[in-house]
Amino acid sequence: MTNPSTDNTRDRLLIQAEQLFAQKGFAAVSVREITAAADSNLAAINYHFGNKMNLYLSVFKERWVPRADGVRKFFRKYLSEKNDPDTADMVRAIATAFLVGSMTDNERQCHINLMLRELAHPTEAVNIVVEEVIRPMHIAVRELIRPSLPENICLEQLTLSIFSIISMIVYFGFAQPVVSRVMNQEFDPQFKSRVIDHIVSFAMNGINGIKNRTEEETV
Amino acid sequence: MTNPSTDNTRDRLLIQAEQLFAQKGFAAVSVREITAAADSNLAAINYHFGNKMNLYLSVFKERWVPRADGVRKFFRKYLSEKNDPDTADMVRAIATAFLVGSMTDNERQCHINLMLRELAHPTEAVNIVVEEVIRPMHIAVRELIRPSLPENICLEQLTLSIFSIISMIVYFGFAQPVVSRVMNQEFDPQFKSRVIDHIVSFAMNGINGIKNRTEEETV
DNA sequence: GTTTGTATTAAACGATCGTTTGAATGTCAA
DNA sequence: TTGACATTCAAACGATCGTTTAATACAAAC
Repeated sequence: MTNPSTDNTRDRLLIQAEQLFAQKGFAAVSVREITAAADSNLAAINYHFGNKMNLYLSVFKERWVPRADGVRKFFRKYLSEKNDPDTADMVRAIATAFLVGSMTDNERQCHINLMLRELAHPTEAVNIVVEEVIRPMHIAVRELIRPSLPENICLEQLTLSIFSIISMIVYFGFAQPVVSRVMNQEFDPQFKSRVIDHIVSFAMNGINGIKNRTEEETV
Repeated sequence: MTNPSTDNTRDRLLIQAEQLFAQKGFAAVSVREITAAADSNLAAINYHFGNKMNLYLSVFKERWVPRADGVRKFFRKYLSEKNDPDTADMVRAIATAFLVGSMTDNERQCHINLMLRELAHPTEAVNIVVEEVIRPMHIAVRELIRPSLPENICLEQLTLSIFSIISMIVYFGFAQPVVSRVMNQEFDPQFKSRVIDHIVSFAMNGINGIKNRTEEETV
């Protein structure tokens, strides 16, 4: 049996593999490096996962997707605590769920790096990323925001706005070292909170700007 | 002599290395793959660049930075053709320079991938990326936009806004396949033009939103 | 024609890669 | 205690890695 909750070696391999793959990329990490970090034998990966690529895919299936689910749960819980949440509440919920709640800084770095690496050089795992997380999230957010906008709102404009919001959140999560370096400002909790305020404000003004744009204008 | 304009092998190596490093990352590309793509001998990299890592750094120095300079030149030319350009003109200039002008789609993909790989897993090249391109560009854009804003504008808010604009532009350049896939929309020139319109509109509303925020509010 | 220096080539180097093997463990039911 | 099964282990496999070497090709200078 390979019950993940009891099989320590398998779990340790997944955990260490995720860290290393996220930091260095698939090719730059050796089986020996992973098994050493997981305090296991060299042959452990081939025994538990068949081969290195299958371990990589398992990282997405068993670590990446569940963490994305964690972000979604945090988002829903955050929203459920508001009475009649408006669009600003939703944007803040997304940004907070991703940049503060449900993940440590290290986990967030892992999560984003794995995703961006897949987008830059897709493997089989990109289908998991897009179909199991990105697309469902887009649809969910879009349908949450839509009721608060005019009925004849341009769907394309709305979807592009959601992409823009995501882009800001991902960028500020991903490029923290560069932001810190350019702004000469530590990424401490106070600053992070101001960044979230900025994202919410910036995005809200952006979304409000499309309120008056309708389908027929964009043809 | 190693005059780049006459030494064909050296140039071919740089060109092919950039493509491959951008696509797969440093570790995933072998010197045999690069030299084969450049129609040169296996030992050519070590002869012209010393070793593989030095070739990687040379790609940034001799290909990446010059292309970033090309974007800046396009940006300045675009602005110089406007009389008394406003902030919207500037945002459109940046977005157009990066997403349309001065680069082919392939070159843009290369450019962004190399940069994001460095941010995700920095090597010596990250200093080139940040100090020679990102920081100067931030300062230049900030000082161009500032005159059109209130004098007591919060500098942090303005810088965060610039990061947000950059994040949108980079994201739409980087994640084109995902955007296409999720929106079921080809990334043809018409759509690209609508994306730029969206970025300009979204960003302008975002920037205007900070106009009334001043230094003392953020303490 | 000879010399000098640059550029290219084929071949080989030791090191490390992912994977396989077969024996040695540990575990639990019969 | 025995047998069956899951897991771990050390050792080795062939393949590929980045790099080095020494011989060669080729041009311009004398």
